[in-house]
Amino acid sequence: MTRWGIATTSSANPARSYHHGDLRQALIDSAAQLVHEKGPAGFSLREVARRAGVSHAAPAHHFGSTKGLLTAVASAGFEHLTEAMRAAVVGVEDPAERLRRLGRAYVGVSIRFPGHVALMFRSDIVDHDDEFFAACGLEAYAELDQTLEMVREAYNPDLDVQLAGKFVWASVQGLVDLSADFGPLDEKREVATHDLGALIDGFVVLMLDGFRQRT
Amino acid sequence: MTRWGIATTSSANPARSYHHGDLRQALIDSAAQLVHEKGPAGFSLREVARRAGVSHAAPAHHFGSTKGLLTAVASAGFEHLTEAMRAAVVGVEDPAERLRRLGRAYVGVSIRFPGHVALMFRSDIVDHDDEFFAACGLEAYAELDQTLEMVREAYNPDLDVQLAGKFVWASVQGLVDLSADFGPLDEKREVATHDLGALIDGFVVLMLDGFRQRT
DNA sequence: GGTGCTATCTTGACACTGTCTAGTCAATGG
DNA sequence: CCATTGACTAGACAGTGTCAAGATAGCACC
Repeated sequence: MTRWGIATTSSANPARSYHHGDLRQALIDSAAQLVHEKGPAGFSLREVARRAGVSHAAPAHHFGSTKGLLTAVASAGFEHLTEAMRAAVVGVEDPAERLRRLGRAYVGVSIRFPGHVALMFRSDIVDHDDEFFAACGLEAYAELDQTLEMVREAYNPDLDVQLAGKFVWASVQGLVDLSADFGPLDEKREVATHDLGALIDGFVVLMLDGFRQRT
Repeated sequence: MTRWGIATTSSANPARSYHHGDLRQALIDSAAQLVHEKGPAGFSLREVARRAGVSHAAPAHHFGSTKGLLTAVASAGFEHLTEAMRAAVVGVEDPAERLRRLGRAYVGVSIRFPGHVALMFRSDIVDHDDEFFAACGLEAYAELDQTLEMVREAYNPDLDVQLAGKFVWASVQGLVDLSADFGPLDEKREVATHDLGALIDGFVVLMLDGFRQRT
């Protein structure tokens, strides 16, 4: 699997080795693995410590509380999402195709790492006011914003990019949200995970038609 | 506040009084109140029992586990949502206006009862396979479906109502999801709760343009 | 080289959680 | 009237997050 734990929140010196070597990063990795396996609900600070081979109170020293550690994991999740989105559109010029690929990348990440995506939007257990986390979120959003700017230029100079951005993001996140947990929207499982991509394509067509200038 | 606890899951006789009178309903009410105050995260089975004035193991007898009780609360939430959506469009003929009102109703509920809405889509703590819960979800969705059928007739006979339904629901739920927890999408709080209605209006315009038949 | 000093981590405790088991007690059916 | 069943209580168990106090290692400084 892709390497998750990438970044830290604020402290600068990651390689300094005291007792453990690099406990902070090790904890993030263990936590990410645990979130990946059991989702945010199955997460436990003590279990993370156990996996990292340290005592149960060790994480508190680095992250303050559970929220701190989860925030770090969520930040790494956003970084991965940004990376995936960026890679999906590199070299692609057509705005419509870019939008489609962004959507598919988003859905792809949410399918491969449902635990992380679920975590990222849980404000009750993740500190959304954290500086680094907010920056990571903005970075991902900027990727979409850029493409929407291209849509505006190509399709409709009057397009409200801000509104469109929120609209697209909300649509995709809503789809992920509703289908990831097999919500009441698709009680018959008609929307299986492998159909999500196709669904996204349909969404994009509808969105683009909505964005187009009316003749 | 509106009375939440409305329905039970499967048992038929609600008014039968044994020791307590109607513990099942009392527990749902207490649980709903607790969810309303502290959200799904702050929920505790023991706290609910405490508020209802019974022992900590009493709820298990009626609901099996925490999940069972939360599922009942979530079902009541959906019933309330359905009611709100239905009331919002009664007597309104114009499809566009209906869609707009449905969206505003949805957002209105999510603002007034954020805890419930957050709960309803948490598949980890709510049993989405529960029969009654699924039925409640479908009922709400049917309300949207009906209006979209009207949109199809009025705007575009080729409209894929199924796709459009998922699209609309995902968009609105995504918006609620992203802004209710003040996600990274609006780190500057530019999307305050009172702006959500206006945002929904913008969404609806974009959606309708997407649904329209191209000339 | 020795002496603080601070960051790192451990150990133990506390209050709390959900669930399981056994027991109590009321209400109903025969 | 009595037995059975449903409703609920009381206690225990394993697990949780967080706090307080202690141990230990690395570093700066004299």
